[in-house]
Amino acid sequence: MASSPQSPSVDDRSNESPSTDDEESNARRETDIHERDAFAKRLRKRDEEQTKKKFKPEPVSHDTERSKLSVDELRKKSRHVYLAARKDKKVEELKQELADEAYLFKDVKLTKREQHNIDLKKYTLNLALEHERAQQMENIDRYHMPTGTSDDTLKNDRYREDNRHPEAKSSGQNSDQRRWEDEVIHTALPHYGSLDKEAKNKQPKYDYILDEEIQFVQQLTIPGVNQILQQQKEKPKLHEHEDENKRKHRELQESRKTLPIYRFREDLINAIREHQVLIIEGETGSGKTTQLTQYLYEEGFCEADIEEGDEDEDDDDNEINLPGVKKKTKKKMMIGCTQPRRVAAMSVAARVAEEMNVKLGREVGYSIRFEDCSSDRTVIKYMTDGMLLREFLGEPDLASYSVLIVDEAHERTLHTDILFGLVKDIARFRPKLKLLISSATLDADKFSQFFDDAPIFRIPGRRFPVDIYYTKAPEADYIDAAVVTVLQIHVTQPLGDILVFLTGQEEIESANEMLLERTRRLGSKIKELIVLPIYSTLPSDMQIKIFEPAPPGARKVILATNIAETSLTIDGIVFVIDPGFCKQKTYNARNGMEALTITPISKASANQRAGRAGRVAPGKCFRLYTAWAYQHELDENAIPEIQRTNLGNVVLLLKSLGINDLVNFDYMDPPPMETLRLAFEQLYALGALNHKVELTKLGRRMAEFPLDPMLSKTILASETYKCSSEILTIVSMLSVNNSIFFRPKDKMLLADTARQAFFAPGGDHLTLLNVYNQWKDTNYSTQWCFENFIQFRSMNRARQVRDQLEALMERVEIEIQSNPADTVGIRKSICAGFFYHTTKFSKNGMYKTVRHQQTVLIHPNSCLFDQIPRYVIYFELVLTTKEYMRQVIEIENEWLRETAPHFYKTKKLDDDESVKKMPKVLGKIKAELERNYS
DNA sequence: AACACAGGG
Repeated sequence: MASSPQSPSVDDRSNESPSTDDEESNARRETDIHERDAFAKRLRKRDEEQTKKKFKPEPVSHDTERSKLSVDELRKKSRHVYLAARKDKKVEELKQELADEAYLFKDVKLTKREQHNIDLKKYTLNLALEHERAQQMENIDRYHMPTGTSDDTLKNDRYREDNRHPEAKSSGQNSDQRRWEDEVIHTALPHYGSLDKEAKNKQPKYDYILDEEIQFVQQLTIPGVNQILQQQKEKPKLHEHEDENKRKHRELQESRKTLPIYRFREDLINAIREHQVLIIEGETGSGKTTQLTQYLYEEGFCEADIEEGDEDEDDDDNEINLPGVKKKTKKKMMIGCTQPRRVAAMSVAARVAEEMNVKLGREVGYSIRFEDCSSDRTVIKYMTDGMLLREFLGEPDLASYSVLIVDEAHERTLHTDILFGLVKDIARFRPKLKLLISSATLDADKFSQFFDDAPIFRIPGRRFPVDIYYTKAPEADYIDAAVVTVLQIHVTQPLGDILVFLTGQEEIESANEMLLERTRRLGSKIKELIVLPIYSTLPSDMQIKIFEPAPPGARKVILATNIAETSLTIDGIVFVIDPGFCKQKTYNARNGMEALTITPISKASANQRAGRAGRVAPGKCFRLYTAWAYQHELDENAIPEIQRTNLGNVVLLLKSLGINDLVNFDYMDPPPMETLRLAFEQLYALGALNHKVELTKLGRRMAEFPLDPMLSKTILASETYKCSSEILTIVSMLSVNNSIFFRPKDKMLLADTARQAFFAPGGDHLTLLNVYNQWKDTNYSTQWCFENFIQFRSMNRARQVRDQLEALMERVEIEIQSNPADTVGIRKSICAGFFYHTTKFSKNGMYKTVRHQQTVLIHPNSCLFDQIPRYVIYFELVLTTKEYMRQVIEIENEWLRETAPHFYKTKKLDDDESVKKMPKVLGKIKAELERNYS
């Protein structure tokens, strides 16, 4: 390995990124050899200069060169003057606005949204002021972009340090991980740009190309770990006389031994034997997800424990299985491992089955919605967290499991959070059950505390080091800043793909356009830059393009939403650009409204994003915010989902598990009181709970469906109106969240016309039914979807959901009946489920919800947008630019009394008093909630 | 006239 900057011919980066242009790098090396002496001379001179500068910094040297270019300079200067003036004006405006608002609303209680707007303004103002302050500080160092060459990396001490044998530092592993988090800013290593001849030559050239540039400063590095182990994998061994299968299996077994977790196997097993609950803190790449289950299986954790069940003991040799008589004697117990995502559960199970040399679905299986790939002989079962949650319904003590592993616990999905409380509870009366909570770093202590101070077992991961760069000053427009940074990287850094995290489709599209525009302007002065978007609703054929390697000499830049943070990994990423924002769903339980807001990410998220740069080679992460902002403005972790979502379904599920006291349920982080209260209120209104807040028979039937209670109720009500087939279709279409219609930017009008062709009188639910039925008539054709601007993927999913729901109808004993012409019956069924979502057109020309008197509008995409029915029922309420009802149908006033007589008492819905008061019992719930939450 | 992070059953 190269150990000093004087051996430039050993370029470790080029070994690791196979996509680099070989010819070019060879040529570069030759030139290097010829000019090395000259280069070294220049280098020494430069170093001396920089040592001086360190103490008395001056503006970046190329500023002086630039002054020769009078035209460019003038243009640039005038632009700066303009921008500065504009910024000053905007800042002044903002200040004024905030002052006005503070005065006007000082005694008024603001809504969440209003408060949010004000907070946003304050935040923006703060950014602007901070920017100003930073610019006024003339005496601070200014830094170039890092060059990112091997020389650069090697001159750093920490690089060598992190290549120490993992064992030598395994004890200090965790403190290492923590330390970089807590690193103080002034300990950071100042980073003085180019030490590389090539980059040095290029730097001034690109100054003319790029008319703007962002100053970054390197603050710290996430250390790489376990790279020596990785290299072991490549050691060749000679094994002759081996057939293909045997060789493959042996190689698999050998590669298992190279995983970081392997050397901890014995300790780990001992710890598990010793403790019932164990927190496992391991980073991605440690091998925990695939290996833990196998270790446990190999160590006999699947053997049924005879002490636990006494009926197992007799009749061991009686092998005759009588029908209806359960024979448990030799049945092994399972090791269950939950994942937050379906693809993960499937792919991990497939990998483990391969490693164990068994057929997937036999000894190793998986279980996800729509697909149970497991059998009687399954001993290792991967599943989604939601799936295990539903398994509680059939087996409340999970008696068939001897070990439960909750993986990716740090993601804190709604289902994982509920599982925590449930598994903690069953562990108390099943002392033999082993519980493993597996999480990434940083929050293991919190998990340990929750599980009665369970011990934490730490396993290092496997990652290349990632250098972190922060902007010196805050960037107000992060999209523009991201685009500039992409170009900066493209012209100054060696090849290696770039990943940019943006918040949504719209941002991705505009960034895409900006990049195309600017690269076109630069023309042949720069290498080819391939821009690829990725987000979940992007059609699949466009999604897979991100996995195609860039052609030689070109660079890929991937513009991604959060989908690239956890859900999919892209190889070849060396640079990550992180503006520090994401869209997050929020739920307002006061009026049941949802909103997607752009919020700053958490530190955990930022580090996850940075880690994406170090998968295949040492990487760099450019954060478009200051180190100060990282330290002081980002939360440690994101708000867990349980605190920002509707809990109707979860409350119903827990109720049907016999958990009556949801207030004192053992939450790791409790949901807001209002959310629980609304869930109770709605379940009561639907008839799922009685006056004693007990589950009713209706409620029990509703819990059979993996749906929001209102949708379940709609299905059950369809029995009365003999239209269950149509309702199943509508419910399925509603549960693929408004991604049915495809609306490409360049064909918006065409797409809108296509969508309007499906409009049905009565409302959007009937429009959705129309779409599905037409698609079904074409025998579920892809071509038809394409021609009608319908997303095939979403339709397919709706079909899957429909099939599942149809199968569940048997369990609630409802016949599938079709009555397509009776749109009144269909709408009455929906009314029976969604009467709580009634709105009435009021005198002021707006709609008002009958329950909360909230003013709302029909969404412009609705087929009822230009009509004014007196009463409409909405599927959901979203806050975007205004408060909108999405998916609405027109109803008659009388239907409310017919379908929900317990909720609406008077014939006419003329004033809000006609809505029955909630019974006292709900008042009690509220009181209890308030007491418990105080 | 709008504006759909991700994921799960």
